[in-house]
Amino acid sequence: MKEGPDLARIAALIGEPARANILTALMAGRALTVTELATEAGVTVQTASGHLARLEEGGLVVPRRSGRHKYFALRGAEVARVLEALLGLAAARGHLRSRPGPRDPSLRAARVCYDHMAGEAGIRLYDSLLARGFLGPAPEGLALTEAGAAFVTGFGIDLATLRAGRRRVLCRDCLDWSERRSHLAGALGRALLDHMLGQDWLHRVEGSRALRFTSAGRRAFDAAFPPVDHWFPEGTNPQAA
Amino acid sequence: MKEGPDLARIAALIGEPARANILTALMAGRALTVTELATEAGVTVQTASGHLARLEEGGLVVPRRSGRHKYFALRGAEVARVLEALLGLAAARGHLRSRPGPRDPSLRAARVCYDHMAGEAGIRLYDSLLARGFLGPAPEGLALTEAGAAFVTGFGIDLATLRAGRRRVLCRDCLDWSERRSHLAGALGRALLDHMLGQDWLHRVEGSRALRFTSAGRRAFDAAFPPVDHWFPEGTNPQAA
DNA sequence: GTAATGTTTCGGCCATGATCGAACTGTGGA
DNA sequence: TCCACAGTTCGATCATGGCCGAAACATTAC
Repeated sequence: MKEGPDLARIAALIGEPARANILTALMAGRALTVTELATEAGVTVQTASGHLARLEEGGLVVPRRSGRHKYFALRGAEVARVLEALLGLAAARGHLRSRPGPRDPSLRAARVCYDHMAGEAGIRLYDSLLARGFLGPAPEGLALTEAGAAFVTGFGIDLATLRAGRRRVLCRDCLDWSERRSHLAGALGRALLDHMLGQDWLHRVEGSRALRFTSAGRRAFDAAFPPVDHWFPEGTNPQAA
Repeated sequence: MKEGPDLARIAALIGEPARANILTALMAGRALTVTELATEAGVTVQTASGHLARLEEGGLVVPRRSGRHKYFALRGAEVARVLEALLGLAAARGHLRSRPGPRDPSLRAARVCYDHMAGEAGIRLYDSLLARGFLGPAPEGLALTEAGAAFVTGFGIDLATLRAGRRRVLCRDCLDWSERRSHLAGALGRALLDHMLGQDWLHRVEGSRALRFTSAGRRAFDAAFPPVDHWFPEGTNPQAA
């Protein structure tokens, strides 16, 4: 009954699964559209829109209009710090949101994250592209370099279609909490996964997000994306306000 | 849909008004009983008991049985740090839980906090007792010194009854967020307020937590608890795990 | 023993709010 | 101009969970 900051209001704002997913997705530091956040949160666009309105009103996120897209980002480093603290506490208390079977090794090895590859293989791919200078930092976050464009074209990706057809961001890094590392998302991440699936390098495990390599696919993947040692993948600051 | 700590679960635990009140009350660093926490949270004992079970299961509080009382305290400094961060963010975002009329000056001057006095007058009382060595730090938090016992006895408090009759903690400091200072709670805090009410030094304002001094009462109060300058009231660490 | 006090469990009521379908607004491209 | 796409608003549904009364359980005092 005392006066004071309304702890409950701000915590309740975070303490709703869909909103928590949205905020977690925004922890990568980049602005995402309503539709993207809806997918991340696993809800429809209407629902996400409502949640984002609440989050904005609560001062946790800020919108930025760009054409017919509306990008949302975390509002400042203080919000990120609070989320970090909460994530740490949740991890320390053993509260994990591992829905599809806790600690499944195959999920850690390679899995689908929305429409791109995550897990150890996803990180390998990302690191390998970065280390060879195919990906580089850009004002918008992450960009394909000239050498990178040549590489993915040689890999079999139709970059022109990718860039023209969809309005979606080409490259984005996606932070995995299990690995604490980034992997490649965005239109390119999707295209790479699609291509590898089409080449039978790997296939989805039914009823799971896991991906399983074929033996030939594993060899081809290792050749295309050789492992990188001594590389710190977090080149860009994920907490840029 | 990513793996990771369950942000929502831990935040939802905090983001419920009653539970948030409980946690805020525990931010003082001392263990409180179920009944006390129920009063702090403004709910019945059954409800508080249920909330505390959830908080315990979530790893935010730890119980400690002592006879027929069950004391709850925050579980470690990490929890306190998260709450601090949340309180700070809430304050920064202007989320205040001032239910009874925002910024009522009479509430700030003197008000009831459960059963003892809070507000500027409450802080004055507390500081005055501390500065004169009537209250001092103790293993249990706060204790009445020998001089203090003599003082309150002279003031008209029946210390023997207070100590024998009730099992309640005699002295406790209560942290006010509006003032960021401590005031005296516990059995003694209650007894002092009751005594002053009985002496017509002040009376409750109907329908409010505010207390209003009579003119004679104000003079008597000022004489009994002279203001203390240059005194930092937070002598004990409120964050002791 | 009985009484008093503190805490928990059970049951049912009820409000909050999350969710989605459908319809509407606004922007950009052909 | 028409269409496609992004986002918002509205309305209805529905589940979660907070809440308290009553009663059981536990512990201490007398």
